[in-house]
Amino acid sequence: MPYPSDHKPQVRARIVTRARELFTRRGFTEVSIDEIMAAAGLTRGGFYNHFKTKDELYAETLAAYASARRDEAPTDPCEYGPELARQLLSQYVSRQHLDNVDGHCPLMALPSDVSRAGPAVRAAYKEVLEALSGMFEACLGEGKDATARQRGLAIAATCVGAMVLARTIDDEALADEVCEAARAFAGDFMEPAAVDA
Amino acid sequence: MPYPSDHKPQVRARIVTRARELFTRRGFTEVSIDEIMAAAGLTRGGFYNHFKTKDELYAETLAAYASARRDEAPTDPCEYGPELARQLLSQYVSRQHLDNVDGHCPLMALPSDVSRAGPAVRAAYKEVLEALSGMFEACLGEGKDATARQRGLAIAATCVGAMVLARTIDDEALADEVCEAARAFAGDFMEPAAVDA
DNA sequence: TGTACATCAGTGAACGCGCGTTCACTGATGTAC
DNA sequence: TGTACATCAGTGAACGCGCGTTCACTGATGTAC
Repeated sequence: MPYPSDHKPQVRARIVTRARELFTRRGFTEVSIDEIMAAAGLTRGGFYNHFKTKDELYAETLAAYASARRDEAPTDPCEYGPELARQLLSQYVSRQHLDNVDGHCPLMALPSDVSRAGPAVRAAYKEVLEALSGMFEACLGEGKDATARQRGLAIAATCVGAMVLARTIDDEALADEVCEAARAFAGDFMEPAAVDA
Repeated sequence: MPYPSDHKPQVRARIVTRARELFTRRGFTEVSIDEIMAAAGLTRGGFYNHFKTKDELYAETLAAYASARRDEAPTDPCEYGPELARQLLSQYVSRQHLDNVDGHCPLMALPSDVSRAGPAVRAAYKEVLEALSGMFEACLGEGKDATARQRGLAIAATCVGAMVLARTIDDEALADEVCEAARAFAGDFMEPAAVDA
C-alpha cells in the first residue's frame, strides 16, 4: 500500500471538518467543491476518491456533528439535572455561539439547506435534533402540563428559533433581545415543580 | 402611453407574488428568473424592466409579505388580547401552516437564504419578525418575569423554531410532536397572571 | 539489502449545463394632428 | 373620424461565468523477490 492505511480516513475526516465549517458559514450550495478541497489542502479532482456526490458530503457533515454531540454528553447519570439543562440553554442561546460562525449548530445554521437536500441529509438533521432535545429531556423530567419529551422538544424549538432569528437579522441589539427573551422563557419552563393549581 | 398606466405595477405585483411562492417553496438561489417569469406568464428578458437585480426582488417579496401581515392586524384595539394571541399561535404552529408550502411565513421558510442575502433583504426580514412579535406583544402585556416585549419575542422565537424544525425533518409524527410541544409551551407562557411567588 | 513493480491518492484539464444579465428588436396601443 | 407616429413592455438569442463531475495521467511509497 503506497500510503499508510490510516491516511485515507484521516484525509476524509479533514474534508468533512472543513466542509462543515464552510457549509455552516455559507450554506450547502454556496460553497463549491473547489473551495472545500482547497480548505483541506487538496485539489478538486480528489474529492471523488472520497465521496460519490456532494450530497453525500452534506449528510456526512451532519452525521459527524450529531455523533460528536452525543460523545460530549456525560456518561455519569448523576451529572444530568436542571443545572445541566440551564447550562446547555445558556450555551446554545448565547452571543458566544452566535459569534462562533464556523461552529454554529446545524439546526440553526442550515435548516433551509437541509429541507431542500436528500433523505440522508434530513435524517442526519433529525439525529442532531434528537441529540439536543434528548439532552433537555434527560435533564428535566416531567413538568407542569408537559411530559419530559414535550419539554425537551419545546425547549429545543425555542433555542433553535431564537438563534435562527438572531443570526438572520442584521441588528445586534435586537438579536441580543431575542436571545435574552428566549433564555428567560425557557428558563421559566424548566422550573422543576411549577405550581400545579 | 401604449399600455394602461396601471399595467406595469400590476405585472410587477404579479411577479412578486409568484416569486414569493417559489422562493418560499424552494429558496432564493434555487429558483431561476426564467421560472419566476414563466410563472408570471412572461419571458426571461422582461424581468429587468421591473427589477434591477434578482436581489432587489428578494427584498421586495419580503417587504410585500410584511406589509400584508400588518394590513391583516385588527384596527380595533378591543380585538387584541390573550384570545387573539392564542389564535395566532395555533395558526402559526399548525399542520395547516406546515402543509401550505407556498404560504409559509418567510421567517420559517427562508432564514438561511436571508442570512446570506444583502442588507435590504435582511431589513425586510426583520420587519416581518417585528410584525409577528409585535402582535404577540400587543396581545399579551406583562407576564411573570418578563416584559411584554420579551414575551412577544420569546413566543415568536418558539413559533419560528418549531416550524423550522417541523419543516426540515422528514418525519411527520415528530414534526407534529414538536408543534404540539411548542404550542403547549407558549400557551403556558401566555398565562396572564402566572403565580408570582 | 537492493531493485523493479504495482498501487492508488491526488492532479488538473476538460465537459456539459444552467444561471444572471444584456441587448437589439418587435409589435400592440395611446396620442398628435 | 382617420392616419402616422412615438412609446415602451415584452421577446429571445447571446454572453460570460462558475459549478459538479469525469477522466487520463502522475508520482510517491509499500511490497515481492
